[in-house]
This record gives sequence, structure tokens and C-alpha cells, in this order.
Amino acid sequence: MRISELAAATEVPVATIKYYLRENLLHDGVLTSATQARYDDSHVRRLKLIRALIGTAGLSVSATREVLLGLENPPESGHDLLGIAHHAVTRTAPDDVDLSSAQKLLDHWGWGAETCDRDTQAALVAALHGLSDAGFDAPAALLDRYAAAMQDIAEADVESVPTDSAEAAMRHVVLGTLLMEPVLLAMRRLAQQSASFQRLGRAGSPVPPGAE
Amino acid sequence: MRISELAAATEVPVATIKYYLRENLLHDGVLTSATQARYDDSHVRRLKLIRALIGTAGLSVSATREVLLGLENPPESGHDLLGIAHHAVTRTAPDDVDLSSAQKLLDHWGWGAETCDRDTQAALVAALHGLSDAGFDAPAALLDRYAAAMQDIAEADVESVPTDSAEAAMRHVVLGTLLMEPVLLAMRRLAQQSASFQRLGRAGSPVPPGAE
DNA sequence: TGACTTAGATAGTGATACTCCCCAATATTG
DNA sequence: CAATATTGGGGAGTATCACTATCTAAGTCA
Repeated sequence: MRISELAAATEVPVATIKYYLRENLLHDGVLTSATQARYDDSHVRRLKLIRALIGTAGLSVSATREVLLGLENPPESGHDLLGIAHHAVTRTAPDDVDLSSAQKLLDHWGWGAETCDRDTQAALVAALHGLSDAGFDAPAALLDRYAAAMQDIAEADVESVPTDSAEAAMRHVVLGTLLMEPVLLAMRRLAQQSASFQRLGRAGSPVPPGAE
Repeated sequence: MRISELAAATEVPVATIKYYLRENLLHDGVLTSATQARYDDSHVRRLKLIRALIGTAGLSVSATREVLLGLENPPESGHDLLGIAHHAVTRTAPDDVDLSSAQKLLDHWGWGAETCDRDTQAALVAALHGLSDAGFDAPAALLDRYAAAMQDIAEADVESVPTDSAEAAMRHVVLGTLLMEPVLLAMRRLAQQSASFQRLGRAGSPVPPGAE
């Protein structure tokens, strides 16, 4: 197919496709002449993936490029699959960041602190710091309950990874991590709305009875 | 305190404080003359909150303004508290969006579809669409497990809201929703790393080598 | 008195993700 | 075969966002 047909098939403007080509997110088509190239299904699939990563998962163009590179060159170790996905959405922490609070929590939850990525630990510290800066003190029991729920999710994540092919595993881990995050957040909000409604009874009642 | 002292106390540049004043994120200080104003602790607290919402929670300046407005004018209904927080992080859906897939899921999970916000349902649909566009098919059982975990979190959320004061409840709901999201995502990633390590063992290098 | 600080306003910056336009070289259509 | 349309390639322009810098007049402080 030609670039205009590729654009029509994916609902991505031609100018944007050219931009992705320039940015090496999308592989070139096969040149049939100096001013013509053919594109195929692989380009359609790739474009949809790019749009999902940029649009749905909210990745930057450069983070998307890294993820796509990772998908094409799966690492040897299964554990390293996660690193690529997590690295794309985690900003690198400065050298002098204090991770002791995170490590205390990780130990408490039984997650080996030494097996966890530095930058991800720093992200947890930063997020908790944001909470306390805002004057919000999360009780330890609440954090523990959150941790238990997220551990359950993570175990489901890891168990659902296909073991037959490294390529399929790579794809599953990266997409399952990145594209599932907005799903989980939407679920939490919907569950909150449902729980709030059930606890408050019908809407309109004032806060007291067990406010949401 | 003067503006330079406020800047020193919060580590926010003076120029940025002026910007927040212009944008009505921060209330004016008390003018003591044509070119001098006094700021106090309320400005310090507010600035920290603003930085947490913009920096940690990733809100835009305009979304932050809406949230702050909501915090100052708590709605009558407890159920509406959520709406303000959720509205700030959920883009409004077009009128013609198809919510039937979301409603099917909500019914399945026992969350009243009619009690849930349209835009939030649309966010779930969009997120699931992103997954399938990327060629990732999430098994229903996996989604169910996610939903159960998020429901547990949401119940903890709702139960932990203080009932003594509407203002405290408002603050708790908004901050607990917005600022806790990055905490939850960081937790999931750490739990994944832990679970992945336990399941796959130490295969290959501990930290992703070519993930940059 | 003279260096320093401030409010308030305007304009500029850097990053990001496109989007537009141009050209020569085809491809397609009449 | 001629007229029209499309394309690859590349540079430049645009919109948005969250600041950041500069300027001026009017102060403050030592």
C-alpha cells in the first residue's frame, strides 16, 4: 500500500507518518522508485502500536523508540524484560537520592530490595514525598493494603507471561506493563465511584455518614 | 515573609511563584506598599501542594487550578468530592463514544454502571482499546483479577476518609486519589520486579544492561 | 545615600509533537 | 501523450506548556 493508504488504514495523518519515519519509530517502506515506496501490514501494526504507546500509555517519542528497540532486540534474561519497560516510564534518579525509606518498605512487604531497580525505588520515594509535601499522611496500614493489592496484580502479571517464545514474552511484559497502567487507574477510579456510592447511599447526602 | 524568603522556604524560584500568582494558583500576599507584600505559612503550604500536584501527580496548571478551587469550595454531596478529583485527571469524552463494553465490565464486577462517571468509563474503554490496538489481548480472567485488586484498594480508599470535617474529607479524597496514583504505579513495578525475580530466578544480569 | 528588593507586566525560552510546505520525480488518468 | 495528482525527502513553521528573564517604578534597609 502507499503512504496515503497506510494513513487511511490507521487514521494517522501522512505528515505524522513521515515524522515517525524520520524519528525511526517506523521502519521504511520498500522503495519502488525515487518517489514511491510500498508499505504493508507490518507498518499498520507498528503504527497502531506506536499510537497506543504515545497516546494511551502517554510515552514520549524517545521513550517509545527505546521500547520499540527493546521489542526488536529481546534481552537474554527474562528478568531484564521488565527493565526495558520500566526504564521507559521511570526518570533516572540522581546519585545522591536517599532510598532508605523505600528499602524499609520493600523489606516490610517482602520484596527483595536488592532485586529492585534503583530508579523505580526513587520513583516510590518521590511519590511518597509528594504526598507528605501536600500534607497528606498515609497511614502505614493503608500503604500495606495497597502493597498487598499491587503484589497480587504483579503476581498475576508475571504468571500470565507466555513461556513459549522469548519474543512473545517480551511483547507481553512490555505492553502489559505500559498499556495496562491506564486501565488500572481507570479501574480504581470507577471502583472508588462505586464504593463511594454504596457507602453514601444515594447521591446528595452530605459528607458525615461515612464520607467518601 | 517576603517573596524571596517564600522562595527559599519552598525551593521554588521567585519567577515561578510570580507565575503561580498570575495563574491564580496561589493567593496574593498582603500588600504593605506598592512594591512589597507579605506572605505567610499558608503560602508555604499552598506552594508545596501546588508542586506536588504539578510535579508528583503530573497535573497541568489548569487542572491544578480546578483542584485547588474545589478544595476551597467543598461540594455538598460527599459523592461529588470524587468528581472534582477525577475530572481533573480525566479528559472529557466525545458524545458519540460507545460505553457498552465498559458497562458490561462494570456490571460483571458488580460496580453500578449508572453510578459511574461517563468520562471515566470512556477512559477505561480508551485504555482497553489501546491494548487491543497494540495487539495485546488481555484474558478476561486477568482483568477480573485486576478489578478485584482495584476494588480492594478503592474500598480502603473510601474507608480511610475522615468523617469529622467536610474540609478534611475533601482534602483526603482529592489528594488520596491524585497523589496516590504514582505511588501505586511505583508499587506495581517494584512488585513486578520482585515477583519476576522470584519466578525467573537470577537469570542473566541483575539490572538491564542495554535498556538505555 | 546608595545598594538591594519588590510588584507587576511583557516578552522570551526550551522542550515536545506534530504540521506545513516545497521540490523534483514519478504514477495515474483522460 | 499530456495533464493532473501523489510521493519521498527534508527543512521550516506551529501550538502548547511551564516556566524564566527582563524591565520599570517604587519602594526597603544599612
